[in-house]
Amino acid sequence: MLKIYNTLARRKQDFVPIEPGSVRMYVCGMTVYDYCHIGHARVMVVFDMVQRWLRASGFDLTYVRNITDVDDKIIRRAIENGETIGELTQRFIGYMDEDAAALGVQKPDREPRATQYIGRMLDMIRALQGKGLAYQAASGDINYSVRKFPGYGKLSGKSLDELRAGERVEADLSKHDPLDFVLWKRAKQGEPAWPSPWGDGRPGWHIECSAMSCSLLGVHFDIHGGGQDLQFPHHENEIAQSEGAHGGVFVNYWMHNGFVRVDDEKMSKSLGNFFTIREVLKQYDAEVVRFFILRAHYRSPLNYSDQHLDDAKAALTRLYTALRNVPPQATVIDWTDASANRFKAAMDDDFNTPEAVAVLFELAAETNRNKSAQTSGLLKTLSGFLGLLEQDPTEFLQGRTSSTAARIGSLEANLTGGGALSASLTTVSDAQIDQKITARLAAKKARNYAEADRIRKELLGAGIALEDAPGGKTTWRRA
RNA sequence: GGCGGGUUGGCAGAGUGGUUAUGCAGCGGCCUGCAAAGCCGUGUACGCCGGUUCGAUUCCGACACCCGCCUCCA
Repeated sequence: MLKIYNTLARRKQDFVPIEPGSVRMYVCGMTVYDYCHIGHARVMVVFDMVQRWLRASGFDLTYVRNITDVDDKIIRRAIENGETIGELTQRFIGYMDEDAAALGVQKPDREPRATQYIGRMLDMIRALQGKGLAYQAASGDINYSVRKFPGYGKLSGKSLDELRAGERVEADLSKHDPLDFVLWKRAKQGEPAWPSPWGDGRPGWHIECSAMSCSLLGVHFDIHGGGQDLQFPHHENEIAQSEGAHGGVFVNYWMHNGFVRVDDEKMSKSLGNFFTIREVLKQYDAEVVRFFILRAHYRSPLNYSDQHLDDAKAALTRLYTALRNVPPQATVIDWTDASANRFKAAMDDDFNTPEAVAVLFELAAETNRNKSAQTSGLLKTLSGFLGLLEQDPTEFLQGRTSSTAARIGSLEANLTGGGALSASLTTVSDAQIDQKITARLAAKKARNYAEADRIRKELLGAGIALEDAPGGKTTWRRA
């Protein structure tokens, strides 16, 4: 039985499969005006993992992850660049898709863009106005009246009065309540605008997600996810809008992933402590990044540093080494098998990927011991549910796919300077390595160990580690 | 100030009312010409103080410190 921690309920409770066979999940995606950073990578990877496990568990999932392609930042950035918002967002959607693909993130079933659902947003705003939950302010904006919605604050555990007490922003006097948020913004000169009953304008951010989710998943659905920072006010406002307009319970399970931190602070643009995905992929294999994200629980904070990535790489190398040494057999999972069962129990327990990963390491150790292609096959198949160990082991170990940068076509055009890895890749060619290995084997055969060790040391200096396998064969990997 | 989360061995990171998480690093051994990889063994870890209990890192309370949200943010 799959259990999911629900932010709204604040306790683990049994996941009662809603209308067996069908689960609808909506995740707040990116606002596309810049490159995605590691924080974005975490959302994509975490919900990709959730998506994979739900499907593997037999649910008929519809997974929607939206794209915000109109908002203040996009408009500002487009003006700075002297281009249309369409040109800007199209470009960064392309980059996002490349980053996601590199990280092994499968495409959601639907990726709606806000600008395609303006009509639906207007319908909702009209409905809210009809119920007295929205009003037109003196500024011309249409605002949501939070005091008129009884459940406001239930997701974030905040009360309107407490929020008001802590209000840090200058009050907009045209609002009935400082916490009222905008549903429809009156267009300013030169801004992109759509016609509406209240004049030309554009949607507020929150109404976008309410409109897209109900259009594609219905007015009530099962799982809504996103980063922790969206809990308030974004998700709170979505509840107010969707329940306000349609009644009933908007979403059954709210899932929020923890932040990526740098030096114990949230990674964010304002702090300037962010690393873009493509930056990191110059130095680390994308699967190392994915592994790094999945080895922590999705709700825990995740500290980012080179040291942690190095650690993740070493750990993943251990798994791949087992796979390389014992080629896996194609396996159909027997869920009564002790390891498979432990893996499943971990995943069913609110997606406890660290525990699931621990099972993988136990299987790797067992594979190393019993040399069984079946054990190895189980390791590979279970890893597949997490989107891990998807590469050829030798290719991974020899770093042929390490520079995921090579797979990102636009990368080199946008970033200058080669990473350490690509530098070493060009230093020693495979042919040169093979040549050295042959020379070393000859030296070994002649019992010229000094020369053999010299060659090994020389290669190690170039980042190539030699390993003498039993049977007189020598393999290599990038250290 | 309000609300929420956290504090686990050198580092990372799960978990549990009494029994090995797991990975990296370290130490000892096996293997190896020597290494590497692998295998075997190896660490009185659970912020502080009280309480409940036969027994608490694990439940309850207080305290300290850290982080997040309350403004756009994954």
